[in-house]
Amino acid sequence: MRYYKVPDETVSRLPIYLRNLASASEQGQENISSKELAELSGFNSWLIRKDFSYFGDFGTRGVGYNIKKLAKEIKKILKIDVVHKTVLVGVGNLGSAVLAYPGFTIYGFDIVAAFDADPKKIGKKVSGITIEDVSKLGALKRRKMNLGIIAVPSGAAQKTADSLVKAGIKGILNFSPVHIAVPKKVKVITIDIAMDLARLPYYIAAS
Amino acid sequence: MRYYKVPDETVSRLPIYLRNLASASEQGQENISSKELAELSGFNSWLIRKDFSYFGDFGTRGVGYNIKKLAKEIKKILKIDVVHKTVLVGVGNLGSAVLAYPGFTIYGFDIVAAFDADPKKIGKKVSGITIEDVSKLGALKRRKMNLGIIAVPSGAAQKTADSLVKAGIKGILNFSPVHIAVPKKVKVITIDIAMDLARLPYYIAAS
DNA sequence: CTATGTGAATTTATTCACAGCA
DNA sequence: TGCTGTGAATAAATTCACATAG
Repeated sequence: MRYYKVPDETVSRLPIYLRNLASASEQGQENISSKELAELSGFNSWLIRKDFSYFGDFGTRGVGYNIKKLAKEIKKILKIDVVHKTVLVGVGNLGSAVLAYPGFTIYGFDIVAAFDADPKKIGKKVSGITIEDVSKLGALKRRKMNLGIIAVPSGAAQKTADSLVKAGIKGILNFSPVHIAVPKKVKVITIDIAMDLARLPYYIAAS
Repeated sequence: MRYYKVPDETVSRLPIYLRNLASASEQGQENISSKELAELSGFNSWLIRKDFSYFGDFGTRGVGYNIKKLAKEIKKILKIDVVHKTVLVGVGNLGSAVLAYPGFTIYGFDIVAAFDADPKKIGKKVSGITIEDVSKLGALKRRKMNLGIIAVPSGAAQKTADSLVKAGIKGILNFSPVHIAVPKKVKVITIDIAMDLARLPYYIAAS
């Protein structure tokens, strides 16, 4: 199956599998079947097997998948088998939560710099990172980072993205609830933490 | 077209449109074409028109959509035309950011209660909400809430969800990076704020 | 006998192209 | 003429069913 285009949906499930493998591994498990992984992840087993089949034959028939090997493969596929130095812009409530969130480490991200526009915050430390002046974002180019996280107010999001792109950032995780335009070679993923709540009532049966 | 099943993908785009309409409205705009909305949202115009067409004829040919009317319709479709009283469990970094986040109001959510397990936090106020003892979650039933937000450590997520379900909550926004099992009539949406970053390197061209 | 891997069938979602209304 | 609304065509993703390997 290796010669097909990989569905975007498959790519977006890989990090979930990775997380589930990590937790199974912590329990001392060595191998895992697609059925067990289905229970952990909430997807069904044939979808999981198909997802992996796009990249190669990682499993052993009759046994399942070796957790360590599978995790390694997924990391390689996602290109997170190396640590990515990441920069955060905007150290408000959400930005601070991002800095404190342990989940980024699992995926091989190291938030090594944080910027903010508020003079009162500059120089202060949050979760071990010293906050720098956002106007000096340009100097970032020398520090060889390629990923950025935007957690600034909506009105400043596009401007921040422009600065990050100019500083050589290739991928942006955007927590500001606006669509930001970037050159085609840069990839943006936008998340609005409130937006997902907005579709819950739709799915809740009339009561 | 009103008699077709509405795609889940359409439902997940509606909150985005709603946000874009709000910002266009703030600029004093009265009408908006699918093309303009496409620019704001990042989706293309025919997809937008098709999305709306599942629910009715909201636009005027040659003119576009009346922003106020369209926003009202979307809110009705999403069942967020009434305010939903929402409860937050877990007032750590992420939970505090949720309480402070202005975005929930736009979608008609009012976070009216917050619970935590830490005795040091109980009784304190965060963003105007007094934190209550998580062990008293059971008493929630009388307060007529139907949505819950979980921002507790992964290990406590399932237990928290169980308590919320028992307290009569019908929809859960889960920020803990684990799949939680609930009765079929309850809808859960899980978000891991780090997970989305994990697929960025995949999409970034080798450099 | 168990659990993977995958073509084929099916379902779901997007894009196209254009008819039709203001 | 401008922009919506929508069937039909296309593309994408999921599910099925089963051959195949350990």
